[in-house]
Amino acid sequence: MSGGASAGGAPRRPRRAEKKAQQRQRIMESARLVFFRDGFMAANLDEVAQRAGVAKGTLYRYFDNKAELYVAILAENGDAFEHKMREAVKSDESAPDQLRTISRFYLRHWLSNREYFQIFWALENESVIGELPPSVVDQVKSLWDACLRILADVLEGGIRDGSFAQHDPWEMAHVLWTLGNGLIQAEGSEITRSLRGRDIESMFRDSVEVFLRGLRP
Amino acid sequence: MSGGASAGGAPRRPRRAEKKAQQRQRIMESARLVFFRDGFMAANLDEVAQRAGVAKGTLYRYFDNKAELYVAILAENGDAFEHKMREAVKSDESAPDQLRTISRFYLRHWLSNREYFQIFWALENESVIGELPPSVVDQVKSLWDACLRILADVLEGGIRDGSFAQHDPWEMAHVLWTLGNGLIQAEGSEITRSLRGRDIESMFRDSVEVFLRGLRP
Amino acid sequence: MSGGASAGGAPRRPRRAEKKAQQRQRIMESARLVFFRDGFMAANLDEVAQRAGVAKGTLYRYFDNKAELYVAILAENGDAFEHKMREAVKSDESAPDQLRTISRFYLRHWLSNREYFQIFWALENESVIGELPPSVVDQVKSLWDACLRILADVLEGGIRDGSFAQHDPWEMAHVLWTLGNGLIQAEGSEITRSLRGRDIESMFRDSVEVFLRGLRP
Amino acid sequence: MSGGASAGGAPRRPRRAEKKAQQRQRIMESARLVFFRDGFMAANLDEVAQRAGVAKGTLYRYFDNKAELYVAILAENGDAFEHKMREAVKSDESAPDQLRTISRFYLRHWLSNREYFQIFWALENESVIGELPPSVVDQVKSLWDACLRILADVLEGGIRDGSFAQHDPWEMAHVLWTLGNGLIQAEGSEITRSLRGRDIESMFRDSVEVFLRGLRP
DNA sequence: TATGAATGAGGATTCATTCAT
DNA sequence: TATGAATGAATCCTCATTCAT
Repeated sequence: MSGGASAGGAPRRPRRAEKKAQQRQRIMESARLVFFRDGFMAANLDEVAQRAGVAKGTLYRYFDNKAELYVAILAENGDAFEHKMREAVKSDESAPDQLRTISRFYLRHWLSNREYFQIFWALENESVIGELPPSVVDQVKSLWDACLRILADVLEGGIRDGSFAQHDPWEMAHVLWTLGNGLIQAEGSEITRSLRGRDIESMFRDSVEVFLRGLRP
Repeated sequence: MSGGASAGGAPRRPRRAEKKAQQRQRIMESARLVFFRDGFMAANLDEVAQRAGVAKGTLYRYFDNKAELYVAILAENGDAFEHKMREAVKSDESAPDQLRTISRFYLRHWLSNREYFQIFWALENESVIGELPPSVVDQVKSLWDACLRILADVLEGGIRDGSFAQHDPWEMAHVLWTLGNGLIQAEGSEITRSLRGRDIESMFRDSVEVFLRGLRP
Repeated sequence: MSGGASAGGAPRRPRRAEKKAQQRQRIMESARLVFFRDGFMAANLDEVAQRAGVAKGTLYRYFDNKAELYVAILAENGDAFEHKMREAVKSDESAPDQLRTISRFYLRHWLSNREYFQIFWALENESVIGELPPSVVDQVKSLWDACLRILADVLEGGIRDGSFAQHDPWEMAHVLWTLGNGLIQAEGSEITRSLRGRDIESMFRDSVEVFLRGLRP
Repeated sequence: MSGGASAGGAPRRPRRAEKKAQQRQRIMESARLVFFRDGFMAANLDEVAQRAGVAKGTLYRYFDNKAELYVAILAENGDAFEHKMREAVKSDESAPDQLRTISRFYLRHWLSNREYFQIFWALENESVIGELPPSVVDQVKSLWDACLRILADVLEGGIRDGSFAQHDPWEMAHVLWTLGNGLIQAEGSEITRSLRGRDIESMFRDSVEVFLRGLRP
């Protein structure tokens, strides 16, 4: 029995560790749904457990407390996002085209991972959602910083090679970031979406173009 | 009854109704502080009552429930704001200058009434703060719409008189509005403020100028 | 109506404050029963509330948390006890008689307030019952100290007037105190009571007499 | 069975049973630490398992449940103690000296095995620590009884040979036992230790001497 | 036999809302 | 009309115990 037999075939059953990772993933998926639908404060861990098909206590085998679970979600989304965003910058493009590429990536990424973007609002809404645990804040802060740095680098390059007029790259990075985030944030709410009545893709494109024109030397 | 009618020209003591209005105002002020500091969910009516110097039960004489109190605050702030914003638009200015004026007004108003501005984020954050009662939503929606209409009107005027290139005014109004709100929203959070490290006034000015350049024909 | 009528008669109904004090007392009585029967850790506030005939939340109008409720019980008992113990010392008696009087008081007081004496064990059992909140510790500590001081004063007086041999009064106070507490503590447990098989009153008397003989010059 | 009988004189590798006993011992040592530090109720089997370096489930191979584990510890400590205490009594000494010897043994034993002594308080504290399982109670009860019997025998001998006045030996055994336990119990708590401010060794000696004087005919 | 993931009852605490006075 | 005591559902978290592997 032991040793032979299964040689060559697919591993029969997931190992203990794999199973545990899957379980963790199941919990995070339920949690993401609930947290992003109800907000951190109003989210109910009972529902998270139920949706994940585990007992309440099981949550605590994977996450120390509500906040840690929230952090884990933010972190996972954030890491993936930062990584892809960095890849989206192709160094052989002109600075304006790099910004266009980034904005397209940003929008596309958002379209396929809508909930993920809550991460960027969590920071700004500290006063709305109430006190956030420090670990959450640190988590999001570093992602936020990383993304801005990418933008600022592109802008600085564009200023150096004459694509853009003299501006403070870090400041302009914030402006761009604020605009992009804001547009998407509004899209996430049924209410503002209906008020706006335009499709997000063209709005995104148009506003970037206006902004790029405004940056020209 | 007691104390004998409104004899002669003696200054009438504050009427019952006036006193009631004052009380209501006191409650709203406490509530604004608490709601905007802690968020709708985390806000504690005990503290609101205590700060207003009334009993908890008294709150319910003036407002049906927590949500209605929140609505009342949003409504009050919103009405005042919309009114002032409309006044800020002087018809004898050029369209770009009108936008500059509005943006200055907007910033100035925010600087002296910081908390009031939570109103504009309430809508976009519905998914973060959890289910908001419909009355709240309606309230904010109409304010939001009114402000956008002001901007759109100015933009439309600018397009007609050749100050701006051909753009969808309503769309551009949203872009401007999103940008302004976003910048201020980020300023409201210690976290993003520290990440940004620029002062809000120059950022506001610079970004409006870039945007106006981008709109030129 | 106002002013007249009820003059001379008993006050019709307990005032608000009185009622509140009664309620507080009701809660403390239930709590005492439950705490002293089950111990701090195992005591269940649900049962406390139920026995007091109030809702769970009501407990928290009167006491900040479980520990504070426990403190309140200890404190109440302790204050009454210290006061009475101090009164039991009659200055016109000889030192040995004063000690006899105190010991009689101590025993008598215990016979009619059995549960109260948990207070003296709470301190020594910190390692058995687990971490106690600091407020509890302070509370009990000061009572403990006060009682010992009474004993030490009597002992010191006896040493000065030649009733007792030269001993460290504070040390001997501790010995007496330890003995008395220990005897009663053992009486409180069905298990040790049955092992002992003697009646507490004579044991108390006998051991005090042995001790007094031992202290003679 | 496997590995071929007990061939020749080769040192036998530790048997299965020995290994099991070692494991059991490891668990009990961790448990002692945790139980005596945190109390029965607050003790956490997770920590016990971790400190013992075994899985939580393994605890249940060796002990039916939390209470049984506690009993095992008490029993082990108790047996060892009773045995040594009995040995401490040398029959060629006078009764007072025997008591002095026992008290010295008792104190010395405590100084080197502090935690072990929790066993003597477990009984008296039943009302503080909550309901103890019957098995625990029986365990401690028999030890308690055995120790008292040793003391009572010595006292009875002293009365017979005229060293002590006529007293009920069983009663006086309880008094001595109570005093000794009480002094040590108080020493075990940082709180009472600081209140007392005397060193345990001299207190122990002094109080035994006072007591012995008091017992003289 | 050992493991450790999973369980789920249980417990402390909060707070919007009600209602007798 | 105002008060504030009372309510109790709701929620986070703990931990002894079980059991599939």
